Amino acid sequence: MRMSAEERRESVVRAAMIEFARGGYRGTSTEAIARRVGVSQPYLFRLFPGKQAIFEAAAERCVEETWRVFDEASAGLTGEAAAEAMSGAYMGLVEDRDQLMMQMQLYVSVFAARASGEEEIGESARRLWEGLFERVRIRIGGDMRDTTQFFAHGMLINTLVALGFPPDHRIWTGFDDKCDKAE
Amino acid sequence: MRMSAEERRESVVRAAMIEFARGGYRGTSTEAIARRVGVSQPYLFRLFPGKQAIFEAAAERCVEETWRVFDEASAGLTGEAAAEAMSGAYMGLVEDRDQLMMQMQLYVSVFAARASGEEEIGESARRLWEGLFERVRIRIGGDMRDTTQFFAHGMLINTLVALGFPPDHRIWTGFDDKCDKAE
DNA sequence: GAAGATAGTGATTGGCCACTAACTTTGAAT
DNA sequence: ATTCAAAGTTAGTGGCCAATCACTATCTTC
Repeated sequence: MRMSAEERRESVVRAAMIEFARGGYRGTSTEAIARRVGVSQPYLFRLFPGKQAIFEAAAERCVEETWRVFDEASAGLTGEAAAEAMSGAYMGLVEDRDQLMMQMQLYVSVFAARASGEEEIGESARRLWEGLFERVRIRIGGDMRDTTQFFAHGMLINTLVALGFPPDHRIWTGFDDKCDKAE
Repeated sequence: MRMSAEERRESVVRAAMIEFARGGYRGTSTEAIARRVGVSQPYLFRLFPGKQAIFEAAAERCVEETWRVFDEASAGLTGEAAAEAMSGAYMGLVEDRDQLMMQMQLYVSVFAARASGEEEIGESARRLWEGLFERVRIRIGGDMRDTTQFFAHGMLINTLVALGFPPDHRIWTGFDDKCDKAE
């Protein structure tokens, strides 16, 4: 159970993704994260300077992870085929609600931070998100409109997952045949 | 400054929309809401049974308000023309960030509530959202795919607003010509 | 096997916050 | 003018939570 600080930090980040996804920044106690890691609460503050740093690490990891999923799914593909592959992969993420919800928590938390004057957080979040957007855009052939559409559908999926519409609900119609054929 | 309980409740709901939009459920104190209303904090608990009830009222109002905007913008129109009108109206809402962010807060809060076993909240939120979806769908001609697309773009706008991308940022390309002509 | 470093804990604290209880003010009808 | 109800306040409570401090246990290297 004893492990290096680096390994511990890693497990903290993973635990934090789950807890923050479900509770949001304010709704998640460091106690809850520590419990999930299996470590005492004060020890988190040896591994990270503060709660916010843990959240930022989890948020960054979340975006990386999302790209990893896209990248794997569309490896070797380009254009429309890549877009379809990534759409399918994102639909697969619906099972892993925590991953999708961590995204949402990032968005609202950034807004809250900005609303109370911490614009640097906004800047770094925008850089992260734009980085993902760009990588996807290039992968699917560079078209801005297609990329926008791709992300738009992703964001709608996040919403439906958050609200808890069951996968067989009629509201999901229009995702069954993804954003293919029409364009 | 003295007013009827009903009027007071109304101003509480309006104030709550702003505060909850910026801080989220956990990040907003009843003190902050009361201050914005211009009333003492304990008095809120005479007007509402608890913080949660205030949030629910604000959330419901938010959805109603959104439909009102759509309805006004697309009055007398149908099909694609209605869709374009509503898209334009939604883009107009970008100025009023609080309105859009209250939506997002609703989504993540519902997820949090569901994660801690309060599924009834999820049910009522889904009813609200589906109601909006249905009204929009009918207005734009009944097609499920078009409606999905419409909402998808809305959700992406929410995200971009949350992250604070300035309106002239290149990421907004693809919204300039809305979801028209292609289909 | 001693010594320094690294991993980890228990106890605590100061601040915030939802909510309650008990009291006061205001307005309007009688 | 008096009264009664509705509008509103001040003071307080109990619980939670991020962060700190002082301490212990376990490796590693010589």
